Amino acid sequence: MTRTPIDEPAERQLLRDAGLRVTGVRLAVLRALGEHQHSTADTVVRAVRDELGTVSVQAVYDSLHALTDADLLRRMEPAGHPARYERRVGDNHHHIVCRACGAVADVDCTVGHAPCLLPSDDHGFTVDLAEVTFWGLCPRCRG
Amino acid sequence: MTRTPIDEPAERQLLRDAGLRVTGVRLAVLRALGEHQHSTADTVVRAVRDELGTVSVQAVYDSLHALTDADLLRRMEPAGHPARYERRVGDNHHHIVCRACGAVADVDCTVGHAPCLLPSDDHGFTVDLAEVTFWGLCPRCRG
DNA sequence: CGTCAAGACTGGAATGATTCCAGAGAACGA
DNA sequence: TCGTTCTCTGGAATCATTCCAGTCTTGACG
Repeated sequence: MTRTPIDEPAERQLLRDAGLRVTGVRLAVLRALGEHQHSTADTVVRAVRDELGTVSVQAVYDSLHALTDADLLRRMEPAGHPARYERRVGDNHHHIVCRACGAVADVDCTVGHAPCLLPSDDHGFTVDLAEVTFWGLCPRCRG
Repeated sequence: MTRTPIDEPAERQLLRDAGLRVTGVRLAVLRALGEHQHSTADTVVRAVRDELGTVSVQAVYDSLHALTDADLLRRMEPAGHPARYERRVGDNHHHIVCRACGAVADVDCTVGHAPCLLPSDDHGFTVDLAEVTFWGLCPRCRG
């Protein structure tokens, strides 16, 4: 069930523009997350191996970090769950997490732009981001 | 530097009212978190041992879970950091986390009551809580 | 005030996600 | 094409947390 690696000019360009080297693992990671938003590192590893064959876990973690640092990916980490990655970046949208199955869905920013909220008392902190996580049950688990 | 265990009628009552047995570890955990809000399990273990002598890590985790389940404690877990516990419960306040040192401070609910925000599109989820985490730099680390 | 069953605690091993490390391999500017 | 720099490999290590089986406590009841 190995897919043929497809040349993705758009994604190659994305990497180059970010000043990153173009490698098979990075392209495969981008593609995997394009197909399944909010995947865990583990899921990405499986998808990348499905496409490229043998790839070390570390290579995938390295790519996830490089891409996240370059703002090509966003990392989110719901309490009690492994980190998840997504390609929707630059808009500080938020997330709903299912308490039962851990499913994650996107939610547009509730109020204005990022940081879309300001703390009532910032205790002297310099705030640069407001992260909102909604918790509940997804349609499936509610049944 | 072992402190003498002090009888804390208020905290004994708290446990009893919650239907929990009163044990030394639980009282010590409550006291530790009364003195240092937003402590990690590890910090609580040290504080409890400082008060009671030998106590297993597991006993502290068990207590933290029991107290959290009974709503005597609240657990929060900033991405990339171990979980932290606090005694301020029942008001769904929020938190500011320092990106540099991990320090946490409380922030009152920005808008109305808990859940203080409603998602613009809930994707069919039943939302029961909105958790807001502000990220930035604390006064100390900004310097 | 003693009994005893449910619940809590001990200590050691296991788990899961992630990171560290040293060496081999690949990307790309010159 | 070459060499430098960055990336990938594979295996071990780390950290927070949980699992497990056996022992000890708490507190309801007699």
